[in-house]
Amino acid sequence: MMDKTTEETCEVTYVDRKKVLSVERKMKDESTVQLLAETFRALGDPTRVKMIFALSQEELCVCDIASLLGATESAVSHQLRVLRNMRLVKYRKEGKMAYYSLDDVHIKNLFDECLRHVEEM
Amino acid sequence: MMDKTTEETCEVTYVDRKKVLSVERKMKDESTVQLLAETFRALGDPTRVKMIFALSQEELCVCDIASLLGATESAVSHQLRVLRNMRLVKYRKEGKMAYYSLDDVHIKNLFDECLRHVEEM
DNA sequence: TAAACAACTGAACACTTGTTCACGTATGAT
DNA sequence: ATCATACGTGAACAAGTGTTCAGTTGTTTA
Repeated sequence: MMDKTTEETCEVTYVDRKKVLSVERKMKDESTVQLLAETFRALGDPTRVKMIFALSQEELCVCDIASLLGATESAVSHQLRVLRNMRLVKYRKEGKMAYYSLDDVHIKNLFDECLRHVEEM
Repeated sequence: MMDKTTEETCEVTYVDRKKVLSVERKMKDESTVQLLAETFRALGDPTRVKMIFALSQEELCVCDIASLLGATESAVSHQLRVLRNMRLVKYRKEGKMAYYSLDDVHIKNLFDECLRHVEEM
């Protein structure tokens, strides 16, 4: 009966218009939502999860991470870029080595909170 | 020179064998890593981020979420299943309605922590 | 200088993911 | 019983993702 694909649909289908409008007002803007999603997605890969955990324990160079995970340095480098892009890790250069660590305390906090959630499953 | 794709490679490429072994001992097991990655990936989509935020404010039914996001109820239903599978949301049935909310306090905590990280960028 | 090494990168491939569409189920109203 | 509603699901397609391969940059050592 109604086209639900257009933007301004569903006034009829509101069950609780007041609640919806209240949430709509507080909703984060599109760019924040996008950044949140990208950040979570950056964490959403087993290899990168292991990297984050490893870096929450020790500062490590690329080849240490590679040997730890049994991955190629190329693969590790690609993955680190994803984490770097979302400011999840930072690094310092020392000669030809690059030492990586977690970017800030939020990262460890949110990782640990997720770990707690998962370990309750 | 060396095949770096096999499992037991890289002893030669260790820069700090002690650090690597120390991290290796503490490393979470494969299933935990997998669950962590899946959980983060479930959060790694703009539509689902909006859902999580909305549900952190109010308990909502499927059609309210759909009208809030301007999405079809089918799409919302699919996405809610992803969140349900990772126990990020729970729901209660009341007649033909399904009221969704966040599963536990960890979800809100980890979401807020990520929000803080993103808002510092 | 040349060679070895740590790290990074672009392109290409297989694989995964999100959305849509059509349909199914179950509840409530007439 | 019939119809509308709220929600859930399977299949299929376009779009996105991770890995590998080959090659580059920049640093250290011989």
